[in-house]
Amino acid sequence: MGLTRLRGFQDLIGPDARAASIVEERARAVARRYNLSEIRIPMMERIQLYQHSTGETSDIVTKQMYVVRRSDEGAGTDDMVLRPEGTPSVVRAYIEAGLDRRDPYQRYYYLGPMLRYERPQKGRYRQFNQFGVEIFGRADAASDAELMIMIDDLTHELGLQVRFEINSLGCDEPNCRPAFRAALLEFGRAHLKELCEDCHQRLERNPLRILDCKIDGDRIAEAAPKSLDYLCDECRKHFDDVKQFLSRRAVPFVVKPNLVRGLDYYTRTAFEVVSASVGAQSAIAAGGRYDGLVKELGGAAVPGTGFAIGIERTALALQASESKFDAHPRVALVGLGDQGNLAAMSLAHDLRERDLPVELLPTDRKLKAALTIASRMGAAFIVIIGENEIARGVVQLRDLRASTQREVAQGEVAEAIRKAADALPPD
RNA sequence: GUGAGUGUAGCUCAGUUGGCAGAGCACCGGGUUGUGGCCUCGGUGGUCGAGGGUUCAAGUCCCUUCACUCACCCCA
Repeated sequence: MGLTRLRGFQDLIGPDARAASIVEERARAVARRYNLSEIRIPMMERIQLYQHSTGETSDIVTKQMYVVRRSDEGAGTDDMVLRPEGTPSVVRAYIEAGLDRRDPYQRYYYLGPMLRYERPQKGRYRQFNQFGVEIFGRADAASDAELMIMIDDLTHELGLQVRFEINSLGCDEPNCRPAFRAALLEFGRAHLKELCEDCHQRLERNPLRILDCKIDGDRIAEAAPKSLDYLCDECRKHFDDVKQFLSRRAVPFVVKPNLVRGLDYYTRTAFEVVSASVGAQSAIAAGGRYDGLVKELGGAAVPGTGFAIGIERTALALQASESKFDAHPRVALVGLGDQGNLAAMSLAHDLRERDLPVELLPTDRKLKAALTIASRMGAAFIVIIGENEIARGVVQLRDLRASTQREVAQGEVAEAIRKAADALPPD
């Protein structure tokens, strides 16, 4: 085939699409229970938004952005970017609406596609969907913990086994994060020979990155200073409180001193949610606190905290699990002959008005073919209507699983299906 | 950006020292005039990823290239 999909982009079909939409539906339902309001943000933003928030030295900004340029323009500062993540847009929209000064306490969720240019692998795609939550105007540990408890609720509902990895990066005022940064810089300079090329470049601008050094990241991270050792009293209390909230709700977490996150804006709490069943890209969700971000982007000094869930990764975990999310029993409907077809179309409409999922089967083939299709698509019932039935005002209602069949008056079909469906064993 | 693996029917794959491109599943139809699954008989379906080379002869050997998958990295 000449016209194929772009590398790293995917078509979700059948069970794959279903798994993704189950995750999305459940996430929205949980968001409703947490009284979050939806925010819909643009697909494109100015490139500077990400440079100022995600970070000039982050992988996302340095090599993963899809930069869009109108065909009659040259390169320039007006370049636009297909959004690689949601948080910068939400913060920008929040400031642009004046909410940071007018009504700073806000709670949002968003859902939609993000684009990053990366080498594809299991659970990593160039276009993927994120469900994200951002809370503004809350500096307390409870708001951080509530986010994680929300994710815990969602993963429980989906029947997934996950583990939370948490850390605290400290704050900028008074100075536990800067002190940690300085210590890392000093450590990096002392061990320059053991660091890779990239780290040499990054060390001065963002020392946090040496913890992910390519040469021997684990060993370096082990020997390097830990952010937890530099926390000020308030940050330590904050982190202890977060842990206490999680423990009280029995959220399974472990403290990971090496967890730093790849984005620049995080302060204090940082976390990832890890699943064992989605391959090497095991983080299905991640987030943390970003108390300096609103101000950094030109708004008031408002604290914030949030997370994003990867829809496709979570869907992978869902499909690897035993969880079942079958829809209610579906109904197939087939008419025989011209009069039967006319009657079937009307009857299908009646049933659909009563909220039954109905599929009208092809009428240009034999009844046998209709039965085959009905059982293959997993329909619980098939309704057959032909000349004989029309003459007597009835239909044939066949239970495809039990292989039983009976005549039902045309006006009572919906009722009969509902009753029979209730009697079915759950899937 | 780096590394490894895989490309043959819609899917999963077999294909011997180079010698007529196959199987299972799926799909369509008959056996059954208006009744599915099981059985049975038949049928549709191929640029062997692409291009070049060696050879009487290439799915098979050589070169080039593309795609996919997984992993590193990074992240959701």
